[in-house]
Amino acid sequence: MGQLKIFNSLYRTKVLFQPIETGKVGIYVCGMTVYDFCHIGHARVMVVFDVVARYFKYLGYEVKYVRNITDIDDKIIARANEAGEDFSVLTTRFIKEMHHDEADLNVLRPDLEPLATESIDDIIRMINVLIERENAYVGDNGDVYYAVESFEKYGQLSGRKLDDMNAGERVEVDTNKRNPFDFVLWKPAKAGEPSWPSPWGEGRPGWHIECSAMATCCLGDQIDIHGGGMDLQFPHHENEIAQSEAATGVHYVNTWMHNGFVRIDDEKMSKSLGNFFTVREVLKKYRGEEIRFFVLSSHYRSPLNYSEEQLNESRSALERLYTAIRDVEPKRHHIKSDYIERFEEAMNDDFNTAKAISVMFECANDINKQRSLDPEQASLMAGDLLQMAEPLGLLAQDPNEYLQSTTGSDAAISNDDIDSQVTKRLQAKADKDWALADQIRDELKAQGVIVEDKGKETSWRRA
RNA sequence: GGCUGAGUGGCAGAGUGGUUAUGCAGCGGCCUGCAAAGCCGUGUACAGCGGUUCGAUUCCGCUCUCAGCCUCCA
Repeated sequence: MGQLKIFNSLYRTKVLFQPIETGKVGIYVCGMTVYDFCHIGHARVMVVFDVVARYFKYLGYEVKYVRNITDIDDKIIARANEAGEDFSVLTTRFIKEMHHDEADLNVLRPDLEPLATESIDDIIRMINVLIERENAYVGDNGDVYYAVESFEKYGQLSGRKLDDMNAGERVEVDTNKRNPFDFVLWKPAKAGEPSWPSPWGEGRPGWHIECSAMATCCLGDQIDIHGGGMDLQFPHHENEIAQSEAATGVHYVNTWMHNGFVRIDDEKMSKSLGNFFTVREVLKKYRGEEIRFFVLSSHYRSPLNYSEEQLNESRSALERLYTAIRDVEPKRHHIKSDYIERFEEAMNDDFNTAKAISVMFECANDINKQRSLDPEQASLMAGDLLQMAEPLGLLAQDPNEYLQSTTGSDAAISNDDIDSQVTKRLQAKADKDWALADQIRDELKAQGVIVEDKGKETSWRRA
């Protein structure tokens, strides 16, 4: 086995991965705040870390993959108020929707999905420790704050110093804080807001503390890998380190992984900018696997520019891959082929999925060449192709079913109607009525159906 | 102002101190009733300027441009 290297945001270099416990890996990823549908940026996190977890399994690791759900915060409360419903009704609904989107993207469920609201005891316990150790204090307004100056290494992850940051440039400084970068651990509830009892009165946790508490609770004081979007690097993950390491005295995370953003017109896709596409919307025109391929077609740390043109290319690319294994019986190799070697080499290099996929295409090309020359060889190569696709979560469907599946959730001509047209065309062909045969083919094409003749047989697919 | 990261052929996107990425699109050919799929062939790409080197797209420096973080955001 090659050696897996991962780019560690903490050191800004690729580092050989060393598990805390041999053969095992614990992964914690910051998941969704559930007050709305997932957008493509969320899809990227889900897919990227799904591949990370899958690849570790592929390498033979015992994986414990934890991805939390933030189900209490200001925005959730605001949304619930707008909708006139209890916040938990809202969050339960969007958790369900999130799982729905994940399934469409062939994202495997994490092993654990802890909820902030079910971790209140752990959160309170951790805040207590922080107060005892004088890393936290209660402000005049009743908020409990973390004192960033009490943590020497504050800024290590984001590579910034407290003095260099422009506090108050964009947001007014809260005078209850000792340092403008102090952040809330516990917040008293206003009338009518959801709250939990605590030593500091009825209230709710701040955002950062929940992840520290849940990660520690699920994976222990020290964890192998912690991931999330780049925008979480500061302040969220910086604050997590400060909280956890102050509370446990142990090095919190060995490897920090951050994925790049999805962009639209070279601008970050985000909720605050309002320029986002939900997974739901995109699924109206594209298959889930096409979105997944699109995400994996570039390296996870690079920006990913969203466009229909890109999605169309992903569609063509998947068509090529599925077409290659259509009508070939895949067989598993006993030895590791050159493809697999190169695939693993790419994946071992910081999960270079773009490069890994290029190996898959070379394999597909060879299958196409060998298909008629040496079917046995083609079968073995198809086995290789599927072996490579598995950790990427691609090519999991039956090729013909995939190729004939509708290209989105929008209404389309039914399979039955296509079949009857194809039958009509076969008759026309038998009659050598080429004009009619071509007309039927053109009509089907106008409805997104491509007809392919192979001798006396005719197959079709949707494009 | 501070701190990151990036600039590759028509598009997308890997990578490398000297040799073909890969996909899509294009062009020519084979196959086909015609197509489609597939196969074969086909592209003077590495922001600019200097430097190191026998040789740099790849290393170093500077310049320009873009993006991100410093507020909630995946």
